[in-house]
Amino acid sequence: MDQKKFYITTPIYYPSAKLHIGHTYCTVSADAMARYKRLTGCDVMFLTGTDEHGQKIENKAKEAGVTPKEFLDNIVAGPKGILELWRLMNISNDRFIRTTDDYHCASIQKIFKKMYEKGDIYKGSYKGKYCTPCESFWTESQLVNGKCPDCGGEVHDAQEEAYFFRLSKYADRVRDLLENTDFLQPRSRVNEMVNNFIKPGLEDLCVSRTSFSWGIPVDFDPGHVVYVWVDALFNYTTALGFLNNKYDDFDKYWPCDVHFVGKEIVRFHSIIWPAMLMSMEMELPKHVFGHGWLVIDGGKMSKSKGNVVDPYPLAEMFGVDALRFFLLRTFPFGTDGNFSNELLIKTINTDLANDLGNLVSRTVAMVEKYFDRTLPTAREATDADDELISLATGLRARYEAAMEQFQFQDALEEIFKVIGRANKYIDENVPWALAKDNSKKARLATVMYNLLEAVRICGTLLTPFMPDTAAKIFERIGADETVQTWEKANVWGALPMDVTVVKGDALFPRIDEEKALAELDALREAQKKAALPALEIEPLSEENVDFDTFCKSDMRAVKIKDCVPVKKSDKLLQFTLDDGSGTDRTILSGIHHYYEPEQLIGKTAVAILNLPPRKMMGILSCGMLISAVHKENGEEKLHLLLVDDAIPAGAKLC
RNA sequence: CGCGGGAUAGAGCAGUUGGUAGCUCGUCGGGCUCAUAACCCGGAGGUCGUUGGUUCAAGUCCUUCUCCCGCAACCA
Repeated sequence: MDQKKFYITTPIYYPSAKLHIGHTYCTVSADAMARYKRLTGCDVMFLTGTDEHGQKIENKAKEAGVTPKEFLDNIVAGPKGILELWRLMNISNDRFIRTTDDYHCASIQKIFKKMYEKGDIYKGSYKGKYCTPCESFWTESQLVNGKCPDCGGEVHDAQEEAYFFRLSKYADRVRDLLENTDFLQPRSRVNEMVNNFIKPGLEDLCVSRTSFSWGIPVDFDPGHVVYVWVDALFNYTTALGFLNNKYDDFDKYWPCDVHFVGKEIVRFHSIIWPAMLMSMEMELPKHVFGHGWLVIDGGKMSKSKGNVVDPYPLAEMFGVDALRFFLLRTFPFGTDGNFSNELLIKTINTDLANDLGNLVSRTVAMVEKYFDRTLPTAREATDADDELISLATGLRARYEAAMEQFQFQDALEEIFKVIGRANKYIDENVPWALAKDNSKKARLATVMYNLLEAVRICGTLLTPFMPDTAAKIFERIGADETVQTWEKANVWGALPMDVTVVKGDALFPRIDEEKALAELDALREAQKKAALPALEIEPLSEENVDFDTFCKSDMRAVKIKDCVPVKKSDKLLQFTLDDGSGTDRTILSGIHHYYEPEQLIGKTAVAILNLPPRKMMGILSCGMLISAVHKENGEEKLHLLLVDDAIPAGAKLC
């Protein structure tokens, strides 16, 4: 019989910026699934990649002053880039596709032509709002206050020649697919798709553009480039060698078993993608799974909110396996999950340090202490063992049921029930008491062996989630490769009777929550600062002031005779100044954040005196002291203008 | 009435076809000492957002309203 195959994909991410924890979530999920399928003996193809064309990339590259390809190479393959992130996260993808790869481009041109020749792609015109300076088309809904969202300038109606895909032609078949099969999961997404997009009527889809050039050229019509849909979605087939010679396992792996996608692109994968495949008369993927988002305090992550979570520091601080585990253990895969550092740390401490890590630690420690690492072969089983054994041997089936539904949270929950039961089993059987009685050595060996077996089974099933940790666990409990298999994961007694354990460091040291949170905050601040320009000054004024107006400003050197903080104000300082007139002048200035009064008394400053007096906090301020301001790393800096003390009070500045 | 999702113990969440309201963290008390100040047991804490209804029985079905979030042609 042929080996079962399993083909799984993540979306190809759009590399206009560095990836965040949300992308990591999706990719880690797919990785766990791929590893799980390999564990069960499937021949797995796991694909991820990047979607590299389009206007936004073109613009970003221009801003950075490099070519699009250079820009992309940096984000994809450069330091802290996408490839490095996936290596760090221990992602086991078999292939990585970039839509700028030659073989992909060639295939896409053939696909486009084929649909054109079939009549499913036709030439029409695309209407939209056009911003001339940006050379960009926008839809009505993208506009900000009726203006261009990029430059804020005026837009006008315009149209350009474009190719369209007859999406409408496949509406009925797609609707049937959504409503009457389990193609789209979770089921709750079906209503959303049908109500929002199919019921109102599917419009034909614009699949080419002439307004930018960073894309795959339509080979039979110069000036047109293939727009995202055809280019991006077909990556799932070109990466297998569809219509190209780079690879040749399309027949082997297609149709795809499941596309994991974020909920915002469910539409493209559940409506447009099947329609295009129908047009190409190709088999449809078996499932599309739209997972939820990681949100922060109930709101989505976004650059503008400045709450985007970077996976790098988290992985470095807490470990890759801990982060992988947290993402899949904590959130139900289909719905949104509320991400927080506190939750991450709590989960690591509770599940990984206290329950799993400590179980391995105490078990191995006891085998070492009571039997000098190697168990004797004599045994004495009792009823007290039954519950643990049946729970552990039944685990694989429950785990499998959850995994087949992509319910990672449930699968892990089941594993941790066994871990919890094992911890309880230790208490019930009080091995430290058995150890004091030589006649109970056989019973003690049985208890220890049962614990090792429970750990072995859990370790096996944790492999897809935490590959490195599982390997460490196997080493500690003396499990060689032959007992780490899926086949042995529902069998009790796989470890040799005289198994030898190895003691090691804590698998997951407890994290000091307060300290870790403070560290993360500090890091975040540092990153924020680094992102801002080191030095910023206000742009020079474009407007001229006429000479007469300028001359009306009465600027004078003044001596600071006294300076005191204004009560109930954290910003204001009250200055008593000698302006040369013989009468003291009072000026208030909001610079207490930058100066203490004693630093300033006796100095010579500059003030403009003929401003209309103004009351602040009940005190009349007659004039304004002149300061120089700039920004450093986004932080406002201020220096009071101080001049040579040789200048007498009241000297006119001109 | 644009569409969809959500509202359940102090916090974060589960609750399948309506039949005793659960889990994790936190909290309080107890046990144990093999272990990573960990582990085990027990207690307290909820009128399941609001209104009305169907039913022997509603967190679950229907209805009114309120609040939150997302989507509305490319941020997982």
